[in-house]
Amino acid sequence: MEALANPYRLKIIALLAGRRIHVSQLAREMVISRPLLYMHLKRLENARLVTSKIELSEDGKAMNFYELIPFAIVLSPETIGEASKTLTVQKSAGTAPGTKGEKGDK
Amino acid sequence: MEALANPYRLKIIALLAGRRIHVSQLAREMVISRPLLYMHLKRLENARLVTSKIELSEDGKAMNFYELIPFAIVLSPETIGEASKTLTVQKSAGTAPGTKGEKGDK
DNA sequence: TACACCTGTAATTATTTTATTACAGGTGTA
DNA sequence: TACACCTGTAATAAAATAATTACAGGTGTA
Repeated sequence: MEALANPYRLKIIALLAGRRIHVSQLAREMVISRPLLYMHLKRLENARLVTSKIELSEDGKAMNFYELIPFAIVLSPETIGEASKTLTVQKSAGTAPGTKGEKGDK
Repeated sequence: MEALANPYRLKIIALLAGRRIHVSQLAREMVISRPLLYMHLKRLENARLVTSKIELSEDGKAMNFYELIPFAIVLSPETIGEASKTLTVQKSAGTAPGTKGEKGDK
């Protein structure tokens, strides 16, 4: 979900639709730096939305090609209701101040 | 899109599914503080996923009830491709260092 | 009046996310 | 060897988000 919460990442998916592109080429098409692209690609990989595979070009150069993992997600109050059962708010525990122990609040 | 990129906000939608709840009650059910809840609600409102309406309870207390605006969004490479045409990366302009003018990079 | 509810918001701090800079190392060709 | 490509990552800076604290003000009831 958070994986799709960024315009660059949406654009990566758009550019990857139907074809495979290697990192440097993708960086050029997006007009962003490679380190930044790597960061976004990592997020997409973690979310299982893309995969990569290193291949050797005709000359001996290693190229890392990315491609989409097909997906179709429907977002509606119902599907979110289902999904939210799974979700957790990481971090430690902690009570919720300002919610129960208040005597009139001030 | 970013509006749904947070577990609390997903939970708000889950809790709001089918019923209307006022702010304080919602804060209790979610076990978070009201200020935090307000922040998340504001984001959901900006994304047009929820609306609020202030009503007076039987005794004269003002209650701000929130409810869902029905929605159903399909996320797939195709729909994202469409959507990404619209999107922009705010901020100023700026070139993309490390992408074109490099002479061998180091 | 005190208390238990309700409404909000401004200011600050903490945390996460995004983005840049600076590296390090590989292959092939002129 | 220099150059033009390719691969990556560690460290840092900048910006956006999330969360807390501290207020301010309202109604109704004991």
